[in-house]
Parts: sequence; structure tokens; C-alpha cells
Amino acid sequence: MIKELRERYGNQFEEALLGEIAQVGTYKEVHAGQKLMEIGEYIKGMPLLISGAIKILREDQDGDELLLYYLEPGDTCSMTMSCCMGQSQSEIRAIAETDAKLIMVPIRKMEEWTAKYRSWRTFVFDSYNNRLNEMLQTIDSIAFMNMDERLAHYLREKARITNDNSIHNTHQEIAYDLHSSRVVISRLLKKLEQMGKIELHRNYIKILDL
Amino acid sequence: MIKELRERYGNQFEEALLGEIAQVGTYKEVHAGQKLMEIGEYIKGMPLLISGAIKILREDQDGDELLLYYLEPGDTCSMTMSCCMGQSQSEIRAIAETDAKLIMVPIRKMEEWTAKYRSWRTFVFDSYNNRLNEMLQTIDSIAFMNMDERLAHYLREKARITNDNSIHNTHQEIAYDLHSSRVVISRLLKKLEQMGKIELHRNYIKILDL
DNA sequence: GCGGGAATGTAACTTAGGTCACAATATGTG
DNA sequence: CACATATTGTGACCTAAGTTACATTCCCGC
Repeated sequence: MIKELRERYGNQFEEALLGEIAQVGTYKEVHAGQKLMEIGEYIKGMPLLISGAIKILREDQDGDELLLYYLEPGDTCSMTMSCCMGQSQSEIRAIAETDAKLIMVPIRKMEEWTAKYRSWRTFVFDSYNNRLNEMLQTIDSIAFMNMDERLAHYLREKARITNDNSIHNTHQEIAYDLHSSRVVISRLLKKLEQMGKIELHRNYIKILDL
Repeated sequence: MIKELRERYGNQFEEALLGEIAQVGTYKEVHAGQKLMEIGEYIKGMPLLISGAIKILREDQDGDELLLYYLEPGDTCSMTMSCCMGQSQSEIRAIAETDAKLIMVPIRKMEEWTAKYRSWRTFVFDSYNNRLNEMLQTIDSIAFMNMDERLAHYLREKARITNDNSIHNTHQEIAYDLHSSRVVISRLLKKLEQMGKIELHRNYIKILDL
């Protein structure tokens, strides 16, 4: 574990902190699609993402979902921090978008390290800031953009995150993430195909020029 | 200034920190409607809100606005923190919703105090968490709620914030905050009036039973 | 190869909310 | 008071997106 830790975080955490993390953290590997956190669940630890991507979802009363953003290597989940402090139940759902490796750190260490390590403070602040900015972008999308733009944006982002020009999802799954309906997504995808921007196949979509 | 500071923050900050704030902070009073921060502007300091309320707005390319949330006494602007760290330009606009008193603290003190004072750490974390949660609520509203619900929610929230059962705004102003159009807002307000939930007047709306 | 379920395509219709145009009131100012 | 201006009310219309219903196509296991 210390090897992975050093690879990803070696240049931003001081040696002593790396040691502490290695000591109290637990290493974890998860597969694409695996659920890491459910809404209402109590938080056990704080994840430091080593590799892969995690998608963070919000849900309304009817059980309808909405993709908020992705966590990428080097990120941690600010929502987790958020939850440990005040109420300790999760406001969001977290699902591995790809296979992922991460280190879970007990939350009580957070406060301690914040006082002790400058690099940890920087890390935590940066993390919060990234999250706030991604929430802003999410708000921009749903408030200011039409569904076709949101869809295009979604496909681009997904290709970037998975590092794969083909999106391996059904239209229904995309509809869930965008909080829309399958028919609407199929319709818009077809339009994108007719514009020559993508190629539609069963179970995957190939991005040509988006 | 030290008096106001102590009144609002006395029970959460230790004496030494209060002293430091009083020393480096500048006291400021603003009137309702006054702009405190513009999008793209560089951040000078971090505001500690003593009294009043500040509304935080987001804007798209076309200049259309959307109300994100309100800052209340005891709050600070996490976005500010966000901005000081990474890129230092504001992502949002801040306007005094009511007359307000606040203390501006130079941003370089932030990191210093975070290491030095436990209460400051708690304050900063709580602040971030509140902001994240309010962003979540904002997302819930625009993603999951219809305009009529959003409008009702807006009116209730505004009444709470201003501590006044009458909302002193034109329909146009409300439309801006909700990123809608005046005609739509007038229509929905009329419906609320017909349901006996509000009373419409020129330049203000009286909440009866919302 | 074939049968069945999953995934996709598509037409027809509904609805929330945005837009346009203009009427009707209210308000403040010379 | 009278006029100009800001505010609100309303009808007619448009459009994006959601809904329903059903047809078509693909793919996998037998």
C-alpha cells in the first residue's frame, strides 16, 4: 500500500504524514459498478483515491438520480468530511465508475492532521475547493444548459474520465445520470449521430468529433 | 468593532483569536442592495458576517442570474476561501440582501490561523460544510422541483432571512433570482394568491399561509 | 439457427415554462 | 392634476422535454 500511496501522494505529503497514513489507513480495491457509499449511511472513513474514478450521485424523494461529479485520483470526498463534522449521514451515493484503488482513513485523524501537517491542510482545502467548483459546474449545467448540451458534455466528460472514446452504457443508464428519460436521450443521441459527432451501437457509443 | 465581534463570535472563538481578528480585520457596514463582490473580481479579504444577510448569485454567459444561497450571521464565504487558494478570481456575485455588518479579514491569515487555533479550524470546516449542503439544496431545487415549488420555497426562505412576512420585490426581481421570466412568475404568483397562500400588492407580496 | 429478453427507434401526444404583445394600474414628479 | 414610467395582468403562441405505446433490432444461450 505504501508504494501506491507514495506514487500518488508522495510529492504532496511530507514523509511523516505518509507514514501515518500508511499506519492507520486500509487499502481497498473496488470494481466498476460497486457501491462505496449509500445515502443515509453512516460514514466510516475518508477515502483517498489512488486510481480509477468514483461517481457521486444525488437522489430525490422519488428515487430519481442525478450525477453530481466524478472523483479522480488525488481527490478525496469532501462530502465525507462534511458528514463527519456535522450530521454524520451521507447526503450522496458513491459508485465506482471504473475499477479503483483507494485508501480509507479513519475520520478522527482529520482534525489532528489538519493542525499538524501543512500539506494536509492544503490538501483538504484544495479538495473542498474542487468540490465547490464542481458543484458550481453542475449547477451551471442543469440551470443554464439544454439537455442536448448536457448530454454532449456528459459524453465528453465520461470519455475523459474513463480514458476511452467509447462510452459503454445503455441509453437508460445515461438517462438516469442526467435525470432524464430514456426516450429523450435516444432522441438526442440520434441527432448527434446525424450530425456526425458520434456513432451509436448496442451498449456503447463511439465519440467521433464532439 | 471588538464589541460586535464578541457578540457574534465570542462563544466560538478563543480570546487570542478574537484579539487577532480585531487587530487585522476591518469593520464594514453595507446597505441592502450594495454589491460586495463581482464575478471575475480579485478577492481582497474574507468576510465574517456579523448581522444582516448576503445573497450569492451565479451567472451564465448571457448574463442570466441564479440565486445560489444566502449568507447569514456567523457565516463566512467559502467561495472566497476557495478563490484565495487556487485561482483568485471570484466565481460568484455577492449582494447585500439586507443592511449588513461584517468584518473583512486579510486572506493570508487563513492558513496561519488554521494551524494555530482549533476553533478557527472548526469554523472553517463548518463553513465549508454549510456551503456544500446549501449547494446541494440548490441543486435539488433546480433539478427536482417545478417552478411553482421553487417559487414557494423562495418566498418562504426570503421571509425567514429578512425576518419579514412581506417580500419587498417586484416580480421581475424574483424572476432574476430564480432564473425565470417575469411573466411566468406573475402567473404562478397569481395562482398562489388564488389558493389563498399569499396576497399580491404593488412592490410587495404578503405571505399568508405558505 | 432460433427464441426471448434487453436495447434501441420512433410516432403521437401532453405539459411546463418561455416568449410576445399589449392592456390595465399604480406611483412619483413637475 | 396630468403625464411619464414602472409594475402587474392576461391571452395567444412556441418549444424543449417528458410520456405512452409499440415496432424493430441485437445478442446470448440453448
